[in-house]
Amino acid sequence: MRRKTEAKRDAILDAATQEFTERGYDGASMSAIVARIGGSKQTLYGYFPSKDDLFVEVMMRVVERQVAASYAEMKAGPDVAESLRRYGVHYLKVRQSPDLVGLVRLAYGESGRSDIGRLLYRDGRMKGVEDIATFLATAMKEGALREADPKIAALHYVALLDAELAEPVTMRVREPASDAEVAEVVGRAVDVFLAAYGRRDGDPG
Amino acid sequence: MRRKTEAKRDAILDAATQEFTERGYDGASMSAIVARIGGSKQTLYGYFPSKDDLFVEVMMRVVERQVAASYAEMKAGPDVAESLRRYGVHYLKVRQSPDLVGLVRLAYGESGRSDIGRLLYRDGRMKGVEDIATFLATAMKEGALREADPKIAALHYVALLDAELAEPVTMRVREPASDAEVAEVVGRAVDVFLAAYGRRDGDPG
DNA sequence: CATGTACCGTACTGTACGGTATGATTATGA
DNA sequence: TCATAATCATACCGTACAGTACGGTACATG
Repeated sequence: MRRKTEAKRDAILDAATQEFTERGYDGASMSAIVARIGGSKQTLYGYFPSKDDLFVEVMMRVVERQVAASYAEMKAGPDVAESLRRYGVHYLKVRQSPDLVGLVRLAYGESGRSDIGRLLYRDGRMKGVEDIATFLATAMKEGALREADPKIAALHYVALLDAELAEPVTMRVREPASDAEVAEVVGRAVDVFLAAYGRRDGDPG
Repeated sequence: MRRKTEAKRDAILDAATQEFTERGYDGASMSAIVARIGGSKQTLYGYFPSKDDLFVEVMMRVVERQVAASYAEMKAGPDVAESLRRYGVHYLKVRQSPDLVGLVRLAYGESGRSDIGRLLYRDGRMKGVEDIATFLATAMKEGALREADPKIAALHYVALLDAELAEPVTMRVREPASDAEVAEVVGRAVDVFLAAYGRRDGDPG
C-alpha cells in the first residue's frame, strides 16, 4: 500500500503558511491553498480535518522555526553590551521578516476569538523574554549589571528593540530597515538599557 | 419631510463598533449590527453605502475619541518626571480598555490588506508620539533632560510603557492591570527613561 | 503482480453573508 | 393636514467558501 508522506504534509503547511500570512484567517481559502501546490482538496482534508486544525499547525510550526530559533541566539559572555547588541540585531532581523510580520498580524487579529494568540505569546514571546531574563540575571549576579527584577528588565529591553521599527513595519508605514539601520536602532536600545540597568560609575563590585 | 438624524447615525456606529471589535472585520455581519439596535438593513445602508465605509468610519471615530483624547493629556510642567508619570497612567488606562484593545487587534489584523492600519498608526500612535516628542524637546531645551533626538526618546518612552502590559492584555494572557499596578508599571518605565534621558548628576545646567 | 491506499479532479451540498428589492408604516416639516 | 422622506420587516439574489461525494488513476508493498 501507499503511505502518507511527511513531504506532502510539509508542502501543504508551506502553502497554507503563505496563504494565511497573506490573506489572514478568514481571507484564506482551502481551495486556494490546494491550488498553490496543485492537488486535490480531498488530499488536504486527508492530512488536516479542518481549516482550524490546519491553522493551528501552521502557527505552531512558524513559532518553533523562527521565533524559537531567534531567541536561541542569546549567548552568555563577559561583554554584556556586546551580547545584548548581537541578540538585538538577530531579533530585529527576524522580527521584520515578512513571515513573522504576517504571523504577528494573524496572532493579533485572531486573539480576540481564538486561543491562538495566547498560545503564540506563551511559546514565542514569553519564552524569549525568559531566555533574556536568565541571561540578565546571571549578568546581575556577576556584577555586570545592577540588581533588578530580571524579567522586567528583559521586557524593557525587548520593548526598546521594538520601539522604532515593529509597529511601523507591521502597519506598512515603512519598509523593513536595512542592516545598517538595524545596527543603529539596536545601538540606541542598548544605550538606554545600560543607562538604566548598567552598573553606575563608582558602584562597588 | 423627515431627516436622517445624527442620533441614529451614532447608534449605528456604536453597534458597529461593538460588533467589529468583538468579531473582527470578516466576522462582523451587517445583519448582526442591525439586530443590535433593532431596525432594518435598508436603514443601515441608507447611512453607510457599504461594510467597508462603515468600518472606516468606526475606526476613525474610535481613534478620535480615545487615542487623541489620551494623548491630549500631556501637560507641560516644571516636574518632568511627574508629567511623564501622569501621562503614562492615563495612556495605560486607555490602552487597556476593551475598546482600544479591540481596535488594535483590528488594526493589526487588517494591516496586511487594507490601509486602515496605516491610517490608524498615523492618526493615532504617531500623533501621540509627536506630542510627547514636543514635550520632551522643550524639557531638553530647558535643561531638564539631556540633549537627544526627541522623537526617538518619545518612541522609547511609549515602548517602555507598553512593555509589561500591552501584549499580554491584547493576547488575553492576563487581565488588564488595576490602577495600583498601572502606577507601578509607569513608575518603572519612568525610572528607566530618566536613567537614560535625565540629566546626569553633575552635568552643567 | 495484485491489492489497498494515497492522490487527483470535479462536481456537489449547505450555509452564511453583502447587498438589493419591495411594500407597508411612521414621523416630520411646509 | 398632507406630502415626503425615513424607517421597518422580510424576502430575495448572487456569490463565496468549508466540507463531502465519487469515480478514476498512480504507486508502494505484500
